[in-house]
Amino acid sequence: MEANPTTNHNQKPNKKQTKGKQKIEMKMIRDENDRLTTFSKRKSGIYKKANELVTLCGGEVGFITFSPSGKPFSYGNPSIDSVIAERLLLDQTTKLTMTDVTTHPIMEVHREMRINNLNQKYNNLYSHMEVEKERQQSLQKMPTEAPDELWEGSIEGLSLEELKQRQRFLEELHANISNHVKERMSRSWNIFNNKNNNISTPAATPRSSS
Amino acid sequence: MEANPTTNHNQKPNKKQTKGKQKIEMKMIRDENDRLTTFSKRKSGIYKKANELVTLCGGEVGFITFSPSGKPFSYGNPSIDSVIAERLLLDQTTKLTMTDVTTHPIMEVHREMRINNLNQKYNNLYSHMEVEKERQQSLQKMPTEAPDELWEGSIEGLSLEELKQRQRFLEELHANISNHVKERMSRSWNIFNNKNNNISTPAATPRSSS
DNA sequence: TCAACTATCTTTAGTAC
DNA sequence: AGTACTAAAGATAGTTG
Repeated sequence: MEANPTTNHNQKPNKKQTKGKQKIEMKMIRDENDRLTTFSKRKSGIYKKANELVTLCGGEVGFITFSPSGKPFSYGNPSIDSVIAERLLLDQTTKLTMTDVTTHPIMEVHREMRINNLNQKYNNLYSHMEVEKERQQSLQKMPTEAPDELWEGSIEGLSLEELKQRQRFLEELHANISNHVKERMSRSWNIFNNKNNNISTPAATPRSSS
Repeated sequence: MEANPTTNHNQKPNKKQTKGKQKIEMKMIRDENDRLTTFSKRKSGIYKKANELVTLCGGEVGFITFSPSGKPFSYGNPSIDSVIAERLLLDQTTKLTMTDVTTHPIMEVHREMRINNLNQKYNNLYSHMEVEKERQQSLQKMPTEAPDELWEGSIEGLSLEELKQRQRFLEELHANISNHVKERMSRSWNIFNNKNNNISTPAATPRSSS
């Protein structure tokens, strides 16, 4: 329709109705109410994006989050349990009747996860936190020399090539931190394969809970 | 700022360099290459959003996805394991009739994590990465100009040596994290094997320690 | 293969109901 | 707590190194 608001011949063309989206500092939102609202909005946004990812690209996604107040939410496609069931509910997955899906790549991953999960099942509750503590300590061991200033580099005397290299490194580090689990899982998978590659069969059942 | 393209009195005002972002149908992307690219880009986008969610609102997030080709990726904050472990713990604690969840060790760890705010560190890292990017851009775009104005505050007194030192530290940190991951894996595997070697698996150690 | 660019699309902060 | 709106901020499709 030509009811274009800008065509409104009354003046007042620039009395903006709202401020629109404003930039916000990337830090904890103080106001509790605001924080909860933002959490809700952004959580929905992530759900949507996760869903789009699967729709566009296939694969599977699982997303879990605990709200600031500690409430758990999760989103999964095809379902949260399909994606993380192995890690959460080992017993249930072993009951699953596997037909020929075992040859599907994704099942290989799941098999690997199951193996990895076994130890988690036994290990998680009382050992896991120690490891996390250690991990923290290694992060804390971050130079007595103010970790937060660490990244304020200088370009003085650095060539463009060096800068690029450095950036690549930063991104690599970033990826490594973010995906450390992936790394661990891949390793498990390799070990698993090494232990079993003398067996020519595709190992239909992982005999996990024997 | 008179370099406004629309003000360019010569014609040729609209030779657009790119089409910009185009709308796409929300359905499986046929082209394999395209699909993989999109997956990668969007996965990164979700990581970023997940991280922002935690930073802004607190709480915790875990995100797992399997690429169209079946590769696993995950992002977690504070860590994917913490998020999942906590959920697992919730189940367990219910079953175990834990009197007070908040006194459970793992909760203390989580509390500690929040205090240490690893998350904030991550963000610092991330935003500094962006800063590096911008620096490069300013270098590339105006090599003869004085790009240092913006950053002069932190440039003062930093030598190339110090920079290299920082980088070494980063590499160390990176190695540290990797080690912890490996260590944890080995440990888990040992436990796993110990629990099962009386059943079927004789080859206990996965060549972890040497 | 992967990074960079940019025009355009999408999300969302702030606001009001 | 939930919906709706606007406009600025942010993400990204298509393209080029």
